This record gives sequence, C-alpha cells and structure tokens, in this order.
Amino acid sequence: MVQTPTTPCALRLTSVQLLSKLLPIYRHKEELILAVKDSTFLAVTGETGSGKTTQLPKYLHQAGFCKDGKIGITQPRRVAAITVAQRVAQEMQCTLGREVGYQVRFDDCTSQSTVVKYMTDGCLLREILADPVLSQYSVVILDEVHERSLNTDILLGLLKKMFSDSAKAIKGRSFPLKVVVMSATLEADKLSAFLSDCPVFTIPGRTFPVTSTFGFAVGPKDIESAGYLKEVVKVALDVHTSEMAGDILVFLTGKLELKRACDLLYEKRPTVEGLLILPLYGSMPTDQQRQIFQPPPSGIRKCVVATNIAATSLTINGIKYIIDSGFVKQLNHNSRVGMDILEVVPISKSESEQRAGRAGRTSAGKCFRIYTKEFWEKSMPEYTVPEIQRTSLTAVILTLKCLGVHDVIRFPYLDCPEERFILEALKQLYQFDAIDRRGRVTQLGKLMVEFPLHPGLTRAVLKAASLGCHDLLLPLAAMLSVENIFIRPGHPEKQKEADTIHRALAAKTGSMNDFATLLSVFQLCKSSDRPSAWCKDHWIHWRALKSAFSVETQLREILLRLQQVQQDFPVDTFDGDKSELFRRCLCTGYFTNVARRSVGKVFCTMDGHGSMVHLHPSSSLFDQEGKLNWIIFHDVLVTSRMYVRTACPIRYEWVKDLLPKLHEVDVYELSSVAREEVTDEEMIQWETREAAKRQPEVSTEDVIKKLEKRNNEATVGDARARYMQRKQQRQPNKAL
DNA sequence: GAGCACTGC
Repeated sequence: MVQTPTTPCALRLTSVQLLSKLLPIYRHKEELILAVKDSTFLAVTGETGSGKTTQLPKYLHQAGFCKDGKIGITQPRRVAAITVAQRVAQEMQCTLGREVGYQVRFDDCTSQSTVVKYMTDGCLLREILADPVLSQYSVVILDEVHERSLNTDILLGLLKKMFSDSAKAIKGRSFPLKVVVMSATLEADKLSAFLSDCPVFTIPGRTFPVTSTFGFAVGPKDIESAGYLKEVVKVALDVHTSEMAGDILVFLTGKLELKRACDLLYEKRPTVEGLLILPLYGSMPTDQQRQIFQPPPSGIRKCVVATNIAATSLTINGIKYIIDSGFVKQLNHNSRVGMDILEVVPISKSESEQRAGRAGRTSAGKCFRIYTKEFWEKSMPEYTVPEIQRTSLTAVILTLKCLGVHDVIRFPYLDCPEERFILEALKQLYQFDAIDRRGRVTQLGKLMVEFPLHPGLTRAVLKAASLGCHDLLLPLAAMLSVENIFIRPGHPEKQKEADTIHRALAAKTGSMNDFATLLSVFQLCKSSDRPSAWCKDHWIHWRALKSAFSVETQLREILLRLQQVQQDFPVDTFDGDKSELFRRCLCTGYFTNVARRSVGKVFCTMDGHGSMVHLHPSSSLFDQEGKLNWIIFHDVLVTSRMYVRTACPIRYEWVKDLLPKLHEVDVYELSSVAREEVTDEEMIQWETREAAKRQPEVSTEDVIKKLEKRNNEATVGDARARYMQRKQQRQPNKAL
C-alpha cells in the first residue's frame, strides 16, 4: 500500500471512499461476499449506477479472496477497463499497477503484486490460450455480459465447460475458482439457467425515470424511408423551443447522415437561438471532441448528433433528451455470399431502452422516438442478435480448436450460431491449412492462433516469414488491421487535392497494387523526419498510422517469439522479382478472395458464389480494368454496386494450385469434423468419394466453370435494392 | 466515378 502523504490527497481519497458507501451495492456487501463463497457460479444484476463494477472486486479483495490468486474482471472495452481500474486504485488507496492494475492491448499496467486486475475480454481469452485452467485466478468476473460481445460469449462457454468436463480441467488447480457474471437485469435468468441454475443476486440501480414517446416518421411499411431525417431535425427543434433546460442527444446511423442532419439544423439556426450543434462519431479527430464533453455556456443548449458510439462507449453528462432514429449501421456476416456486409437495420427494443436510458443519468429525462408504435411492435426485435450469431467465426473457431474444443457445434454457447456459420469457418480454416481434414489443428494453425489478425492475413504473413520477406507483409498486415488511413475531405476542392496526392502515392510504387501502396505509405511515413507532418501533407490519418506502427511492432514480436520457440518453423524458397514475391504471399492468404474479369469492368468472384463485383473508384486499379484478368481483394463494400477495395492483379498460375481447395471440400462433409474428431472409417469413405470426384488433370476452363457457379446474389441484391430506394427517397430531385 | 457503424487481440 502506498502512503498518502499530503493532506489534499488524503482528503480526496477519503471523500471517494465515503462516496462509495453511498452506492446502492454497499448495503449488500456481506450478503454478496457470502454468495460468492457459497457457490461456484453467481449472476449479479444491477443497472447502471449500482456500483457493481467498482465495488464487488474491492469487497472480495477485503474478504480475502486474493489469498491464493488474483481477481480478474473483464470489460468489453479498453477505456472502461482503464478508467475503472484507476477509480478502484484510488478507492483502495494504492498506486495503479500495484495491487490494482489493468491490462489491455499495448498497455499492461500490472505487476507481481497485482491482485485485482481489470482487463478486456480479449486479453483474458489470450490468457486462457496460454493457461487453460486460469491457475493464477481465484475469481473471474465477467462484466457487461448483456452486451454479448463475441469474446465475452466465448469466455462464458469456456468457463462453463471448465466445470462440466467432469472436473478434468479443474483438477489442474490447487485452489477453487469462482465465476461471477454481471449483467443488466434483462438477461439474468437466462444466464442463471446457462450456469447450472446458479443464484441471481439483484442490486437496485440508481437512475432516474425516462418517459418515452413514439412519433410518426417511420412505420413498418416504410422501413427504409429516409424522410425520417427531416423528422429528427423537427423534433430536435421542438425540444429546443418547448422543453426545459437540458442537453439533447440524437442517435443516427453514420457520418454522412450526421453531417446532413447538422446542416439541416444549421439552416434553421437564424430562427432558433442558443442551440450548439455538435456531431460525434468514432473516427472523429480528438481535438474536435472537447466541446462535446464540456458543459455548454450558460443559456446555450447542447445538441449532440451521434452514431451508436454514444450508446455504450462514451458518456456525455447533462443529457436530458434523447431523439432516437430507431436504426443502426451494423456489420453482418452473410453466409450465402460468404461476405461481411455493412447495412442499416432497425435496432432492437432492448437497444432502444438502452438509448433512452442515456437521458436518465443525472435527472429524469425524456426520449422521443421518431418511429411509430406499430414499427416498435412489428419491425423491432426484442433483443439484439448477439455478435456470435452475425459475425464471421473463422478466428473464433480456430481459438476453440486450439483450446482442445473439437466439437465446435456442441460447445456450450449461450446462443448457438447457425451451423452453416460454423461450417463455413471450418471450411476457411481448412483452406488456410489451419486444420486438417479430420478437423485437427495443424502445426500451422497453432502458429496462426497467436496472431491478432484474420486467419487469411496471418496465413500470408507466415508464408512471407517462411520466404524471409516478412518485412513486406508485417507492415501491410498492420495497415489492413487499423481504420482507413486515407483522408477524403468533404469540400470538393480539398477532395480533389487529396485524391491527387493519394494517386501520386499509388503511382510511386510503380505498379497497380493497392496493397503495395499501403506498404509504401507505411515505409515512407516511418522513415520521414517528421511523420505527423508527412501525414498532414499527404492527407493521411496520423492517428491511424501511429496505431499501425504499434500493431506492426506487436506482430513482429509475436513472429520472432514463434521463430525462436518453434524448431521446425516452415522455410520455403522462391526466385522471382519482389513484386511477384509480395503478391504470391498475398495469394496464399487471399485466394478465397479471388475474382476474374468477365465482361467490361465486371469481375466474377471465384469462391464458388460467383458474385459480380466492381473495382471501387478509390482503387489504383480503377479504370485499368481492361488490362486486368485475375485479381485478389481485401474487402467488399455494398452500396450502389458491389465494390471490392484494396486489390491487386495476380496471375492465374499463382492461384491455380490453390483454387481446387475452394471446392474440394463439401461443407457438409465438414459437419462431422465440426462435431467431433472423425473416425478412420468415415475418413476412408470420405477419401474414396473425394478421389472419385477428382479429375486426373483439371483444365483452366474446368476450374473456372466450376467456380463461376451462379448466382447466389439474392441477399446482396436485396441490400442494393434497399439502398437505391433510400437514395431516391433522399434525393427526390435527382431521381427525376 | 466514390455512403466505413462499433468493439477487441
């Protein structure tokens, strides 16, 4: 413990401690400690403001739970892990990083003496990979379980399994492990049922009532109607002119929409005095955010127009009024086209309650929903579909396999993902050589799981490492895993300027290759004397590039460690020029994202879905389509068309040997692999069938015909149709 | 010829 030498500091600490006794949880301290002692699993529910996140670990520490091991508390977000740890360290009068610490990616603030450790759920998952029984912990607390983040859901299943596998895992421990899951009230019973009907401890919250009203702008029949933006603006102005003092928070779906709404509000400004309009979105420069968190000047009302970032990640004080559009932009995995699609969808009822709740943090509030009661009843689901059911599972399934979970279908999921999502993930892992035909993790798969990247990208990195050219792939992998680095300003003049500079950067590499451009930007900036100024001059996000630098360092460290530990680290040889070497490495990881030009500027994906795609105009390959035949690409964007971005040309010969892998495995064959390890008998049957299917010599045209299997585009087509409809509704003049 | 929500390792 650290002494508190100065009086002001001591006073402050005392007041923090006094305040903690006023929290609703304080009255239940002894009962809570007993409840944790009495059972293996405990579910604790309590709304915002109950104090469960800060106080429970402190109570357990005081009750002696740290005698044998640590108390670990997970959070879905980095900032939460850090700020809560700071707060608790202050209350326990110790230096952050000593008894109380935190660990998030790139920031480990713990030491030998740390016994109360806050961390992100992803960090604990990494720890389990290294130590499957969590032998250092006496208590594990999963917080914010109701948010259903992918990592928290996996942790939940793993912890349940740890105790149900006839205590095999637990035998490896010298003292018992206690598991506490904390959640908002709604999910408590479900959690209890999942964890062998464990006790539920309820702590009252401390929030103020929020009254919600419905509007007229969006009904179930015009689900995609965008006239709602006008309604949002109208409601905001009504609130400003007729409601009492208090700030407004508006929930919209995306950056452009925020901008449009702010413009509409500004237009009304001459008639509406004293409204401070502030947009808020994730990638916004931090210097522009300051005003948002400061109280407005007296007599001025703040109106924050935000994306979903204001739903959980950021808290703004003084919000009394919520205006809820009822929509969110969400990345969903579509297994029919085998791709991730970013789309606007109605929020769930629980999500809308959460949004409303943002108005009741400091006093009673009001929530104005711009959609009808009918929309609420007919078009909004009860709960948000958990991430695990709408995301690509490739990386997660590899993690489970590496943890010895062979039966990935019957793994105890709180909510099971659809079987075809799991099968698709297995198929991809097989294609990347991470698992074999029996579903066992390969040597390569064990290396791959160590990298915090998509398995395909990791595959390319490892290929490069085996060829001794990881200096080409590590920076690229880092650049592809951070947010978009190219700034494209709104002003037409500036936009032109930025585009010209970006095009010049691409031309510098001497080849049409968006991956090479990214690598070049990384290298040029890194070797620059004043990197931040270099970024400014080239319209590049300095913040994003800085994080690419740290990611690259981390990836390099992981690779180095694996090469030292692993005696038989793969080694290959290659002679050819650097550009070919680079692209060949990419092919090993991106051969599932390969397309061949069909007619004009249209490309056809070769992954068996046969989707028609176009090059995005931001690509350096754009307008060069005539010169291209085969390309690989990093991602897909569905707007007015299906666009592929970040692409490069390849030669058919480079993927020829890999392409058969795309269709040699029948996904249904893998279902047995998914359930358990395959028996020898099944294996022989399978091999026989496979051999029968295989042609002795497959011609180019045969492979292409097989891959151009048309055309499963229906869902993407739907998304596009909806988009076009919205576009017309928003720009009625242009439609004529 | 251009519609990137939000997390996390």
